[in-house]
Amino acid sequence: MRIGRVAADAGVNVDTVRYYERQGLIDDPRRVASGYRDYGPEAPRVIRFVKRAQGLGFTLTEIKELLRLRRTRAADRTRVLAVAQAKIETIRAKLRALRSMHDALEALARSCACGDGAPSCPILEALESDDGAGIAPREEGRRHA
Amino acid sequence: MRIGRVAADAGVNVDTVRYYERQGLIDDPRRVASGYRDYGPEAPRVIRFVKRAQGLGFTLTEIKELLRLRRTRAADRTRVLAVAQAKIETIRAKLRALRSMHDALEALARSCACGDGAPSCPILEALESDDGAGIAPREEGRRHA
DNA sequence: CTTGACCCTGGAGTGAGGTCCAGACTCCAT
DNA sequence: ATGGAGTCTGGACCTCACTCCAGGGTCAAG
Repeated sequence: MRIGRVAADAGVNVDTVRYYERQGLIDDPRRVASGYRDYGPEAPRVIRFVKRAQGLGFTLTEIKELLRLRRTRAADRTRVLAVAQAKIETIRAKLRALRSMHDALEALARSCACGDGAPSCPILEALESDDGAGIAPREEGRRHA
Repeated sequence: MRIGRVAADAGVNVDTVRYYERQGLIDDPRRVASGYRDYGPEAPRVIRFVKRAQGLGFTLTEIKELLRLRRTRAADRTRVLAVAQAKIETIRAKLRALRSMHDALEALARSCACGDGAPSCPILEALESDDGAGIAPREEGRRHA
Protein backbone atom coordinates (compact mmCIF):
# COMPACT_ATOMS: atom_id res chain seq x y z
CA MET A 1 0.00 0.00 0.00
CA ARG A 2 1.49 3.31 -1.02
CA ILE A 3 1.22 6.62 0.78
CA GLY A 4 -1.51 8.13 -1.37
CA ARG A 5 -3.82 5.23 -0.65
CA VAL A 6 -3.08 5.32 3.05
CA ALA A 7 -3.79 9.05 3.17
CA ALA A 8 -7.04 8.67 1.23
CA ASP A 9 -8.20 5.77 3.44
CA ALA A 10 -7.44 7.72 6.57
CA GLY A 11 -8.91 10.92 5.20
CA VAL A 12 -5.77 13.02 5.55
CA ASN A 13 -3.17 14.72 3.38
CA VAL A 14 -0.14 12.68 2.25
CA ASP A 15 2.05 15.27 3.91
CA THR A 16 0.31 14.55 7.17
CA VAL A 17 1.26 10.89 6.87
CA ARG A 18 4.89 11.81 6.33
CA TYR A 19 4.64 14.33 9.17
CA TYR A 20 3.34 11.65 11.55
CA GLU A 21 6.21 9.43 10.52
CA ARG A 22 8.71 12.18 11.37
CA GLN A 23 6.95 12.66 14.71
CA GLY A 24 7.21 8.97 15.46
CA LEU A 25 3.45 8.43 15.61
CA ILE A 26 3.51 5.74 12.96
CA ASP A 27 6.23 3.23 12.26
CA ASP A 28 8.64 3.97 9.45
CA PRO A 29 7.27 1.83 6.64
CA ARG A 30 9.32 -0.53 4.52
CA ARG A 31 10.49 0.87 1.23
CA VAL A 32 10.21 -0.69 -2.18
CA ALA A 33 13.22 -0.64 -4.51
CA SER A 34 12.38 2.80 -5.89
CA GLY A 35 12.28 4.31 -2.42
CA TYR A 36 8.50 4.53 -2.25
CA ARG A 37 6.99 3.91 1.19
CA ASP A 38 5.12 0.62 1.47
CA TYR A 39 2.49 0.43 4.19
CA GLY A 40 0.67 -2.47 5.78
CA PRO A 41 -3.11 -2.46 6.05
CA GLU A 42 -3.12 -1.20 9.62
CA ALA A 43 -1.61 2.18 8.71
CA PRO A 44 -4.87 4.01 7.94
CA ARG A 45 -6.39 2.72 11.19
CA VAL A 46 -3.55 4.13 13.22
CA ILE A 47 -3.93 7.48 11.51
CA ARG A 48 -7.66 7.52 12.07
CA PHE A 49 -6.99 6.74 15.72
CA VAL A 50 -4.70 9.74 15.90
CA LYS A 51 -7.34 12.00 14.37
CA ARG A 52 -10.04 10.77 16.72
CA ALA A 53 -7.85 11.17 19.75
CA GLN A 54 -6.98 14.70 18.67
CA GLY A 55 -10.67 15.49 18.50
CA LEU A 56 -10.84 14.48 22.14
CA GLY A 57 -8.21 16.98 23.15
CA PHE A 58 -5.10 14.80 23.21
CA THR A 59 -1.86 16.18 21.84
CA LEU A 60 0.28 14.24 19.39
CA THR A 61 2.73 13.58 22.21
CA GLU A 62 0.00 12.06 24.36
CA ILE A 63 -1.30 10.05 21.43
CA LYS A 64 2.19 8.72 20.86
CA GLU A 65 2.16 7.45 24.44
CA LEU A 66 -1.25 5.86 23.91
CA LEU A 67 -0.01 4.14 20.81
CA ARG A 68 3.09 2.96 22.60
CA LEU A 69 0.83 1.05 25.00
CA ARG A 70 -0.15 -1.04 22.06
CA ARG A 71 3.01 -2.94 20.96
CA THR A 72 3.92 -3.62 24.56
CA ARG A 73 4.64 -7.17 25.48
CA ALA A 74 3.80 -8.66 28.85
CA ALA A 75 7.39 -8.27 30.06
CA ASP A 76 7.27 -4.47 30.01
CA ARG A 77 3.65 -4.44 31.10
CA THR A 78 4.23 -3.37 34.69
CA ARG A 79 6.44 -0.45 33.69
CA VAL A 80 3.75 0.66 31.29
CA LEU A 81 0.77 0.00 33.51
CA ALA A 82 1.24 3.27 35.36
CA VAL A 83 1.03 5.20 32.11
CA ALA A 84 -2.16 3.37 31.21
CA GLN A 85 -3.68 4.12 34.59
CA ALA A 86 -2.82 7.79 34.28
CA LYS A 87 -4.43 7.93 30.86
CA ILE A 88 -7.49 6.19 32.24
CA GLU A 89 -7.80 8.87 34.90
CA THR A 90 -7.45 11.64 32.34
CA ILE A 91 -10.10 10.02 30.22
CA ARG A 92 -12.43 9.65 33.18
CA ALA A 93 -12.05 13.34 33.93
CA LYS A 94 -12.81 14.19 30.33
CA LEU A 95 -15.85 11.92 30.47
CA ARG A 96 -17.13 13.67 33.58
CA ALA A 97 -16.64 17.08 32.01
CA LEU A 98 -18.30 16.07 28.77
CA ARG A 99 -21.22 14.53 30.62
CA SER A 100 -21.92 17.67 32.54
CA MET A 101 -21.57 19.72 29.38
CA HIS A 102 -24.01 17.34 27.73
CA ASP A 103 -26.50 17.58 30.58
CA ALA A 104 -26.23 21.35 30.64
CA LEU A 105 -26.95 21.60 26.94
CA GLU A 106 -29.90 19.25 27.26
CA ALA A 107 -31.29 21.33 30.08
CA LEU A 108 -30.82 24.37 27.92
CA ALA A 109 -32.49 22.68 24.98
CA ARG A 110 -35.44 21.82 27.22
CA SER A 111 -35.90 25.61 27.35
CA CYS A 112 -34.55 26.39 30.77
CA ALA A 113 -34.94 29.79 32.34
CA CYS A 114 -31.32 30.72 31.78
CA GLY A 115 -30.82 34.13 30.20
CA ASP A 116 -34.10 35.69 31.23
CA GLY A 117 -32.84 36.68 34.61
CA ALA A 118 -31.67 33.37 35.99
CA PRO A 119 -28.95 33.79 38.58
CA SER A 120 -26.54 31.44 36.89
CA CYS A 121 -26.26 29.47 33.70
CA PRO A 122 -26.03 25.68 33.46
CA ILE A 123 -23.53 25.92 30.63
CA LEU A 124 -20.94 27.58 32.78
CA GLU A 125 -21.76 25.38 35.73
CA ALA A 126 -21.21 22.35 33.56
CA LEU A 127 -17.46 22.73 33.58
CA GLU A 128 -17.19 24.29 37.00
CA SER A 129 -16.09 21.54 39.37
CA ASP A 130 -12.38 21.53 39.93
CA ASP A 131 -11.68 17.83 39.74
CA GLY A 132 -10.33 18.32 36.27
CA ALA A 133 -7.33 15.94 36.49
CA GLY A 134 -5.74 16.79 33.20
CA ILE A 135 -8.62 18.34 31.35
CA ALA A 136 -7.22 21.83 31.03
CA PRO A 137 -5.16 21.89 27.86
CA ARG A 138 -1.58 20.89 28.73
CA GLU A 139 -0.30 23.97 30.52
CA GLU A 140 -0.53 25.83 27.28
CA GLY A 141 0.57 29.23 28.31
CA ARG A 142 2.23 30.30 31.51
CA ARG A 143 5.21 28.34 30.20
CA HIS A 144 7.54 30.16 32.50
CA ALA A 145 5.34 31.80 35.07
CA MET B 1 -12.01 43.32 39.41
CA ARG B 2 -8.98 44.16 37.30
CA ILE B 3 -7.39 42.00 34.67
CA GLY B 4 -4.52 40.66 36.77
CA ARG B 5 -6.93 39.27 39.34
CA VAL B 6 -9.16 37.72 36.69
CA ALA B 7 -6.17 36.05 35.05
CA ALA B 8 -4.86 34.74 38.37
CA ASP B 9 -8.28 33.40 39.38
CA ALA B 10 -8.71 31.67 36.03
CA GLY B 11 -5.14 30.41 36.00
CA VAL B 12 -4.14 32.08 32.76
CA ASN B 13 -1.88 34.84 31.50
CA VAL B 14 -3.27 38.40 31.41
CA ASP B 15 -2.51 38.45 27.70
CA THR B 16 -4.77 35.46 27.28
CA VAL B 17 -7.63 37.39 28.84
CA ARG B 18 -7.11 40.28 26.42
CA TYR B 19 -6.78 37.78 23.58
CA TYR B 20 -10.10 36.16 24.47
CA GLU B 21 -11.66 39.59 24.50
CA ARG B 22 -10.36 40.32 20.99
CA GLN B 23 -11.68 36.93 19.89
CA GLY B 24 -15.10 37.73 21.30
CA LEU B 25 -15.05 34.86 23.80
CA ILE B 26 -15.62 37.14 26.74
CA ASP B 27 -17.61 40.36 26.84
CA ASP B 28 -15.70 43.61 26.58
CA PRO B 29 -15.53 44.73 30.20
CA ARG B 30 -16.42 48.19 31.43
CA ARG B 31 -13.51 50.52 31.86
CA VAL B 32 -12.68 52.67 34.83
CA ALA B 33 -11.70 56.32 34.29
CA SER B 34 -8.04 55.48 33.69
CA GLY B 35 -8.91 53.04 30.93
CA TYR B 36 -8.29 49.94 33.06
CA ARG B 37 -10.61 47.00 32.36
CA ASP B 38 -13.11 46.31 35.15
CA TYR B 39 -14.50 42.77 35.27
CA GLY B 40 -17.47 41.28 37.05
CA PRO B 41 -17.08 38.17 39.20
CA GLU B 42 -18.20 35.79 36.44
CA ALA B 43 -15.20 36.55 34.22
CA PRO B 44 -12.83 33.92 35.66
CA ARG B 45 -15.56 31.28 35.40
CA VAL B 46 -16.04 31.95 31.73
CA ILE B 47 -12.32 31.69 31.15
CA ARG B 48 -12.09 28.45 33.08
CA PHE B 49 -14.95 27.13 30.98
CA VAL B 50 -13.01 27.99 27.85
CA LYS B 51 -9.94 26.14 29.13
CA ARG B 52 -11.93 23.06 30.06
CA ALA B 53 -13.73 22.97 26.75
CA GLN B 54 -10.40 23.26 24.95
CA GLY B 55 -9.18 20.24 26.83
CA LEU B 56 -12.13 18.36 25.38
CA GLY B 57 -11.09 19.17 21.84
CA PHE B 58 -13.25 22.19 21.10
CA THR B 59 -11.75 25.12 19.20
CA LEU B 60 -12.16 28.68 20.38
CA THR B 61 -14.69 29.22 17.60
CA GLU B 62 -16.79 26.30 18.82
CA ILE B 63 -16.49 27.46 22.39
CA LYS B 64 -17.70 30.88 21.33
CA GLU B 65 -20.83 29.21 19.95
CA LEU B 66 -21.30 27.27 23.17
CA LEU B 67 -21.01 30.44 25.18
CA ARG B 68 -23.42 32.20 22.89
CA LEU B 69 -26.06 29.61 23.89
CA ARG B 70 -25.84 31.06 27.35
CA ARG B 71 -27.12 34.68 27.13
CA THR B 72 -29.92 33.59 24.85
CA ARG B 73 -33.38 34.61 25.85
CA ALA B 74 -36.46 32.54 25.20
CA ALA B 75 -37.40 34.62 22.14
CA ASP B 76 -34.37 33.48 20.13
CA ARG B 77 -34.49 30.02 21.62
CA THR B 78 -35.81 28.22 18.59
CA ARG B 79 -33.22 29.72 16.28
CA VAL B 80 -30.53 28.61 18.68
CA LEU B 81 -31.96 25.23 19.52
CA ALA B 82 -30.53 23.66 16.39
CA VAL B 83 -27.05 24.77 17.38
CA ALA B 84 -27.53 23.28 20.82
CA GLN B 85 -28.74 20.00 19.35
CA ALA B 86 -25.75 19.84 17.02
CA LYS B 87 -23.39 20.43 19.93
CA ILE B 88 -25.18 17.75 21.91
CA GLU B 89 -24.59 15.29 19.08
CA THR B 90 -20.91 16.23 18.87
CA ILE B 91 -20.58 15.74 22.59
CA ARG B 92 -22.33 12.38 22.44
CA ALA B 93 -19.91 11.25 19.77
CA LYS B 94 -16.99 12.39 21.87
CA LEU B 95 -18.47 10.55 24.84
CA ARG B 96 -18.76 7.34 22.83
CA ALA B 97 -15.19 7.64 21.61
CA LEU B 98 -13.85 8.38 25.06
CA ARG B 99 -15.78 5.48 26.54
CA SER B 100 -14.35 3.00 24.10
CA MET B 101 -10.90 4.44 24.63
CA HIS B 102 -11.44 4.06 28.35
CA ASP B 103 -12.63 0.48 28.03
CA ALA B 104 -9.73 -0.39 25.75
CA LEU B 105 -7.21 0.98 28.22
CA GLU B 106 -8.87 -0.89 31.06
CA ALA B 107 -8.73 -4.10 29.09
CA LEU B 108 -5.08 -3.40 28.39
CA ALA B 109 -4.42 -2.65 32.04
CA ARG B 110 -6.02 -5.98 32.95
CA SER B 111 -3.03 -7.44 31.07
CA CYS B 112 -4.63 -8.47 27.83
CA ALA B 113 -2.83 -10.56 25.27
CA CYS B 114 -2.29 -7.65 22.90
CA GLY B 115 1.24 -7.36 21.62
CA ASP B 116 2.33 -10.94 22.10
CA GLY B 117 0.82 -12.07 18.87
CA ALA B 118 -2.76 -10.95 19.20
CA PRO B 119 -4.36 -10.33 15.83
CA SER B 120 -5.53 -6.83 16.69
CA CYS B 121 -5.17 -4.36 19.48
CA PRO B 122 -8.02 -3.02 21.63
CA ILE B 123 -6.50 0.47 21.63
CA LEU B 124 -6.87 0.86 17.91
CA GLU B 125 -10.28 -0.77 17.91
CA ALA B 126 -11.39 1.69 20.55
CA LEU B 127 -11.65 4.53 18.10
CA GLU B 128 -12.51 2.46 15.10
CA SER B 129 -16.26 2.81 14.60
CA ASP B 130 -17.06 5.42 12.03
CA ASP B 131 -20.00 7.10 13.76
CA GLY B 132 -17.74 9.92 14.73
CA ALA B 133 -20.14 12.84 14.05
CA GLY B 134 -17.70 15.67 14.55
CA ILE B 135 -14.96 14.01 16.51
CA ALA B 136 -12.22 14.35 13.97
CA PRO B 137 -10.61 17.72 14.52
CA ARG B 138 -12.40 20.28 12.33
CA GLU B 139 -11.28 19.50 8.79
CA GLU B 140 -7.83 20.63 9.71
CA GLY B 141 -5.96 20.21 6.51
CA ARG B 142 -7.20 19.60 2.99
CA ARG B 143 -8.34 23.22 3.09
CA HIS B 144 -8.46 23.41 -0.66
CA ALA B 145 -8.51 19.81 -1.76
C1' DC C 1 6.88 62.58 45.05
C1' DT C 2 9.10 58.65 43.97
C1' DT C 3 9.19 53.77 43.32
C1' DG C 4 7.40 49.49 42.06
C1' DA C 5 3.50 46.88 40.73
C1' DC C 6 0.03 47.07 37.72
C1' DC C 7 -2.37 48.47 33.42
C1' DC C 8 -2.75 50.28 28.44
C1' DT C 9 -2.05 49.55 23.03
C1' DG C 10 -0.05 47.69 18.96
C1' DG C 11 2.71 44.61 17.05
C1' DA C 12 6.14 40.91 16.81
C1' DG C 13 7.43 36.21 18.18
C1' DT C 14 6.45 31.23 19.50
C1' DG C 15 5.15 26.24 19.32
C1' DA C 16 2.03 22.73 17.63
C1' DG C 17 0.30 20.75 13.85
C1' DG C 18 0.16 20.63 9.64
C1' DT C 19 0.41 22.15 4.24
C1' DC C 20 2.70 23.52 0.10
C1' DC C 21 6.24 23.66 -3.20
C1' DA C 22 10.37 22.86 -6.25
C1' DG C 23 12.98 19.80 -8.58
C1' DA C 24 13.80 15.21 -9.47
C1' DC C 25 12.45 10.27 -9.90
C1' DT C 26 9.02 6.19 -10.80
C1' DC C 27 5.16 3.82 -12.54
C1' DC C 28 2.05 2.39 -15.83
C1' DA C 29 -1.39 2.80 -19.50
C1' DT C 30 -1.59 3.98 -24.14
C1' DA D 1 8.68 5.48 -25.40
C1' DT D 2 5.94 8.96 -23.58
C1' DG D 3 2.88 11.61 -20.75
C1' DG D 4 0.42 12.07 -16.61
C1' DA D 5 -0.27 10.65 -11.96
C1' DG D 6 2.12 9.43 -8.03
C1' DT D 7 6.27 9.60 -5.04
C1' DC D 8 10.75 11.32 -3.09
C1' DT D 9 13.43 14.99 -0.05
C1' DG D 10 14.11 19.33 2.11
C1' DG D 11 12.60 23.40 3.34
C1' DA D 12 9.41 27.38 3.34
C1' DC D 13 5.03 28.66 4.78
C1' DC D 14 0.44 28.68 7.23
C1' DT D 15 -3.20 28.81 11.08
C1' DC D 16 -4.35 28.64 15.80
C1' DA D 17 -3.78 30.02 20.25
C1' DC D 18 -1.31 32.20 22.71
C1' DT D 19 2.96 35.03 24.73
C1' DC D 20 6.16 38.70 24.90
C1' DC D 21 7.75 43.23 24.32
C1' DA D 22 8.30 48.33 23.84
C1' DG D 23 6.90 52.53 25.21
C1' DG D 24 3.90 54.71 27.89
C1' DG D 25 0.21 55.79 31.68
C1' DT D 26 -1.88 54.73 36.68
C1' DC D 27 -1.97 54.00 41.46
C1' DA D 28 -0.98 53.02 46.30
C1' DA D 29 2.60 52.67 49.79
C1' DG D 30 6.30 54.72 52.00
